[in-house]
Amino acid sequence: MPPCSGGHPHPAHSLKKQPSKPTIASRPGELTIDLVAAAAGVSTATVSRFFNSPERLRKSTAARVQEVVNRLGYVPNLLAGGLSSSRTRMVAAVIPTMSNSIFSSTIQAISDTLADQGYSVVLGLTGANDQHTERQILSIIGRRPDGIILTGAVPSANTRMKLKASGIPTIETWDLPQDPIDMAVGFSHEAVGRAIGEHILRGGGRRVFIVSAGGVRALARRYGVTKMLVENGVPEPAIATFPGITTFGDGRRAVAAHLDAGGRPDVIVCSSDWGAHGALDELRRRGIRVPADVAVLGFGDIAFAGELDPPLTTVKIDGQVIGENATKFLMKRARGQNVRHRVVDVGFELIVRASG
Amino acid sequence: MPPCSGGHPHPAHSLKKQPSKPTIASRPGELTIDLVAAAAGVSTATVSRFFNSPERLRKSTAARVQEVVNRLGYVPNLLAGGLSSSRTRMVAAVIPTMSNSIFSSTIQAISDTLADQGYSVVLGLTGANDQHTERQILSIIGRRPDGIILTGAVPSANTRMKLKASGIPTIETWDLPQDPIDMAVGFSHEAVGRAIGEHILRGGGRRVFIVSAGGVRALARRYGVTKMLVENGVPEPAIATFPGITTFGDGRRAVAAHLDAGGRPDVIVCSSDWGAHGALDELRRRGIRVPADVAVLGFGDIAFAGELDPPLTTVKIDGQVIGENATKFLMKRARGQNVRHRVVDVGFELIVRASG
DNA sequence: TCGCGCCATGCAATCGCTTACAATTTCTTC
DNA sequence: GAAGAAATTGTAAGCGATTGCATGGCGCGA
Repeated sequence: MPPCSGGHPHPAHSLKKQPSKPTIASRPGELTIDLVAAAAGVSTATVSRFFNSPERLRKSTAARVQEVVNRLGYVPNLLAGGLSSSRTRMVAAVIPTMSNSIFSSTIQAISDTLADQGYSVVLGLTGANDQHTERQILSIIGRRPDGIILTGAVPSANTRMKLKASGIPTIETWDLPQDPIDMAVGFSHEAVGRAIGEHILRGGGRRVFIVSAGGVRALARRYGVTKMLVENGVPEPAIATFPGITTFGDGRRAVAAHLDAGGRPDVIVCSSDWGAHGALDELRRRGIRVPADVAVLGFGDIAFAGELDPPLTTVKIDGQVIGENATKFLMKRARGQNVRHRVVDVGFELIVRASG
Repeated sequence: MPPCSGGHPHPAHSLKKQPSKPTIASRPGELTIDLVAAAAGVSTATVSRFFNSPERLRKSTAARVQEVVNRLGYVPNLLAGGLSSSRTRMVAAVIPTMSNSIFSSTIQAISDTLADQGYSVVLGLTGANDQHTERQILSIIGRRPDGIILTGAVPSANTRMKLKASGIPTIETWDLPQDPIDMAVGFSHEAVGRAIGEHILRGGGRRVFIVSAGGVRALARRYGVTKMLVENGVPEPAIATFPGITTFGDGRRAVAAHLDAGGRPDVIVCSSDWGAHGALDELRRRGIRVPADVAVLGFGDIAFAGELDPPLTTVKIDGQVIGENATKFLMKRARGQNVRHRVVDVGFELIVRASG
């Protein structure tokens, strides 16, 4: 007899044996599918089907399982399920930070859209740091989510490679990368800049002051503005740059410093509504009228942009639509369908209000 | 010879065999620990140890594994790891919503503290809806996180039961529940209200107007204020209530409506700094001086509370400290240590600025 | 009554790790 | 140089689900 090939020596008894020797840690008494199956007098397969394709069960069977599940309070272990089906029903959302993030509406939309279908969102907060980003993304890949949604974070070339290699559907959002990792939903930041530039030209502004964040997207917008202006004979704008997102305080201080230094702008462009809000505040303190003396433009259309005094002219991005599109892509992929347009431009909207 | 005990029949060939019969779906060609082990000429246990307790490996061995891991780009499957070790290295954070959430600093702190240790955060956005909350929490329990952090969401009695039954360490934050599910890190909202009340008494305010959110915590604060005032002979405050969090617009409109209806408050208390910000704005438009004519008080100490005009008097909660404490609890529990004080009061701070 | 096809279930082999225990090595110490 | 302790590494049994395939029961036309 070939030693030990094929049949196993002791056909496993279906009865519970005394705890077999190498018992690995586990929450003792964890309620498993076997217990439920036994209690309901069905096989584990049936219980599994009860949760994943109830329509395949006879009504009476389903009812029996249902009863036991309720009575015992059984909650299937999605880890085990994910491992064996290689569908984890998780999507990862990677963003730089939680605090007053312009991306929160996108994440919210993603979570809302997916919750019905039993999906959860894992968060990856990268900060500005490249190493953090890499580590977070590695950890995320390790969890084998069904999709990864990148917003705001800019992965290094190396990290992009790893993402590609992972084979996990990946969606970049809030931008239109020239060489997408996989799919993308966003808009052109440079186009936003150009639109702002045109608006300034229409208003006849000539002494432009830009309060800009340091990220690549803010820079792209700034570039768009500047190009449009210079190409049309307006002098090169003055610029103040801040690392990270532009806050209320940043806007206020930048304007104060610029004015104190003798600047006499007729248009102030901020890379966030927060900054614009701060700018408005500083101008009011100094008795400078908006928009009579100087126009103020923002970006983002935060909740109360229209309620400021004066209401803020800004650029609105529909973060929710971005999130919805992203999950739509993901769900299609999950169903094995191919996605034709892998890059979607959701555009933007210049909202002209009283501030400029 | 005892059948098959000890020595293995065919020392596993490192070569791929033809796909064995019942092959279940899996990303084809998924790189597994076996492949890495084979390539490095060690056992799977050694590769596993390389990731989980590298100090137990001989340096030369670790280097060999490291090399292979790098060359192949292997990323361990944390699902499988979590399943077998029953430590998922995930914590769930349950909050009502992403948008301008006062809790974001707490979540950020949780994520930051845990990231070094390879933990990830799963998000549960419950909204205000009870059913959503229940579903989200069930889905979270199914993922067997190492801990659940509840902030803001108020689970139903039924859901609390399920959480308790799950045996997963659970921490309620931003409040001090009278009957905690498990552990709690927060502060007393009523005490905050009383402190605000005292501050008003010190300032001699008598015609108080409260702009309040509808949540239980906001109500507790309102109760504290009212109690303190009434007990000291100040007339019962006028109240405007809004569902959800109080926004800039809410604050502005509430004040406008109150003034239009003939209210002549000398103190306005808002249940968020956003609301207070809106109130300030409306007052300025009407030429009402702050604090000369009316004092304005907020809650939360948002980033630019101190930069408003006038700077806002408010109550500061250190959301970061809450998050850090919560994770400290969790890590202790994970290490099997017992936690002595299961409820921690992190207190609050009344920050008196020019607005009142 | 028998044959056939369809449904509803059950069986049991994975999924990719971790870890108790056993088996080797590699020091230490005398 | 040998014995015993300590440090490394290997073996293989799970973890708790999913799902391809096999099976048994039932209805229906001939």
